[in-house]
Amino acid sequence: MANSEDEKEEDDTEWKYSFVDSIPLIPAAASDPSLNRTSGPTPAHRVILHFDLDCFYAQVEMIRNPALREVPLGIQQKYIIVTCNYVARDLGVSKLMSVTDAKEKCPQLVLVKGEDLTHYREMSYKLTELLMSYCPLVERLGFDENFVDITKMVERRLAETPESNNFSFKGQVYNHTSAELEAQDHPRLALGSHIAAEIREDIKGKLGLTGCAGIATNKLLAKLVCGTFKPNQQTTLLTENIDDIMGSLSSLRKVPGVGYQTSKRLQALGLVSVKDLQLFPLNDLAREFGAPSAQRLKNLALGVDESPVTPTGAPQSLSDEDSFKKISSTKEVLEKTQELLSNLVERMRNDGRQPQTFRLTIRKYSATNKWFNRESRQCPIPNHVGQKIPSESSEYAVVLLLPLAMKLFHKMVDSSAAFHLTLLNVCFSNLQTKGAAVSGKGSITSFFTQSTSPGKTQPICSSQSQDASSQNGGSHCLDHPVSTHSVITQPTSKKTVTTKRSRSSEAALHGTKIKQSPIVAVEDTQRVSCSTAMSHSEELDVPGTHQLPPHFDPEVFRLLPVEIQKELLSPAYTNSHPGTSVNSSALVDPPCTTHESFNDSQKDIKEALNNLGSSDRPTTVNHQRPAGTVENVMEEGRASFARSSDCDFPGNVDPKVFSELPPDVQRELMSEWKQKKPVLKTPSSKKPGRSLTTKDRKAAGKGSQANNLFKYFKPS
DNA sequence: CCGGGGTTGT
DNA sequence: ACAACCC
Repeated sequence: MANSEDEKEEDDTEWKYSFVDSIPLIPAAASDPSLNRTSGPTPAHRVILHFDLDCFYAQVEMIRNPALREVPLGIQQKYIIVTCNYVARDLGVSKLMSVTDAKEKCPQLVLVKGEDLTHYREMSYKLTELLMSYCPLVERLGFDENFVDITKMVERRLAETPESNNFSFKGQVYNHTSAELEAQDHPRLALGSHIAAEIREDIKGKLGLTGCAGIATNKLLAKLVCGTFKPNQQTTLLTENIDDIMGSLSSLRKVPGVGYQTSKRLQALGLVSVKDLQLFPLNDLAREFGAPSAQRLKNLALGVDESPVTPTGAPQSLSDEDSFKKISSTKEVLEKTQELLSNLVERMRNDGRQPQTFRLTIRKYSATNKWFNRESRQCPIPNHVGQKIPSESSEYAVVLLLPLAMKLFHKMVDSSAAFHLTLLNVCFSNLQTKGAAVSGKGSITSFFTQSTSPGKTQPICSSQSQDASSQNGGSHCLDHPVSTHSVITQPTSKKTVTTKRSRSSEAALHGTKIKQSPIVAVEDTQRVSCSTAMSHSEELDVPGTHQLPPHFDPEVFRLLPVEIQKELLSPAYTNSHPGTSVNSSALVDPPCTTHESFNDSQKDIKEALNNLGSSDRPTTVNHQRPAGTVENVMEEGRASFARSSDCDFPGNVDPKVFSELPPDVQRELMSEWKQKKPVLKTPSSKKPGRSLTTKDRKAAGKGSQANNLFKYFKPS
């Protein structure tokens, strides 16, 4: 009953999808571009560019190693050739080919592992940045495609241009062999083709990359026409040829936006070609897909796409994953998760923002339907954990996140029974920019701001440019690229901090992954009794588990990295408390070695272990309140102060454990919790301000995110 | 078909 | 939390 009539919801926003159906009936009729609704909020005639790099990963590898240019090169991820250079293509190799098939076709094929996306990601953002130097309206699609809305640029050039121009097209024009005459009739697209050519040259000159461009009046068309002349060329689509290009598609599946599922559903309706869909009654379509989707699908078939080029900005999430034949023990899960987390936390630290949400995704083996059985669980990241991620002690954040991950894991897998995983993924989302919008200087120097209180913000680079994309300012739409990007330097290379574990990219490249952080292999001890196992452990002077605090599950303990084990066995834990100060003077994050970072927050280790233990072995923990529940995961560390007033601590903290902590640690914890208290939302409370919808995000936030974006543009 | 990513919509 | 889409 709520609304049988959609459409109404929240309007009063300027552009409306609901108008797309009233766009000029048939593309063919649009030969007069000026007949577009004049009063509409969207420009009558947009000029949209779509850039698509040639065999992107292969190009990056060929830049890194020019010798690869002359050989057939395939980029391998696991058992798949995800892309290959054109030498290889001439020899019969294609995308999505299995390695065995490819080697069969082309025995000389040279393979480079491409599972580590670091270099591709960096190059990808350099490209986006270069495009943004022309115009802020850049939308990424994957790592190697970008849309750019150059309407304003075109209009300005048109106005500046001395009227009698010898218009011509650069590059190809779809379905035209000689483009001379059309240019006068399509001055905007013609100018667009020149701009596209300039940009492609710039891309080649500055980044060494070749690619294709499509020039058209909307994103759909620009993308489609982009691929018509393949390597390193560009194509313009004139409005009178929209029908042609749509009709040329071999199936509905080729229409961007029509995926596997949708094409199957359409097929069930008897629709296989684009023309079928164009002619299919909208009402019938709406019965299957609902009115909005039906209209969208029909428009796509007609080549109509009013969706705006939405500036992408900094990513909404960062994730790291690995797939494998089989993981079937908790220990392997722990190790793999830690490896993934190490990488992800490192990337997160470079980003500078602070994730509020953590998600673990798994894929369980399944003979039938091997693909697409992923499950995920997510939870908020406790504030004190999240704060460590962008800080010097990010390494340590891994340790704190690990128990969280394991909790989520146990929500999906009953580890007391056999299991078989083929994929693990860790993901940070809900990324929050911590405002270093502080006082005087808004410049990069604010990056060096110290955080002076425990719960405080991490430094961030802020610059000024706010609106950038808004209507009128125009100053951001440059006819010629400003090379600001070449001036931008990577802020993260700031101060001292020698990175402990350099992320060896070449190692990853050659497939020899470095174990990031030592999870000790206490391997063969797994099923052996504890004392036996520990007794022959040389460097670890590990006593029997009987010396562990009672809250720790010995089995869990054995799975932990050696550093953590050591910490747990240090006097501060095993003895009564020497009263060491934890982070005591709360001044700044002390520059610390890895080991010191472990030292400085033993409380967290304790908590972490407690959590881990509670999920793995409920019987060994003495939580007053049940600790393994969903709610508990969700509320971790920021949660429900069980009752009112001062003497409470979060429900997930075992009072007993707390009482064992050194007094000053207790004090610090209490003050930390108190600080968080006002910020808390009770689990059941309605948030006063609802969480941001994606539309909200588009409307707002982009400006500040743009500031953040440049972190992805590393100096070469 | 399934690699290592991303986004949006329900 | 998942499903769909994109690369």
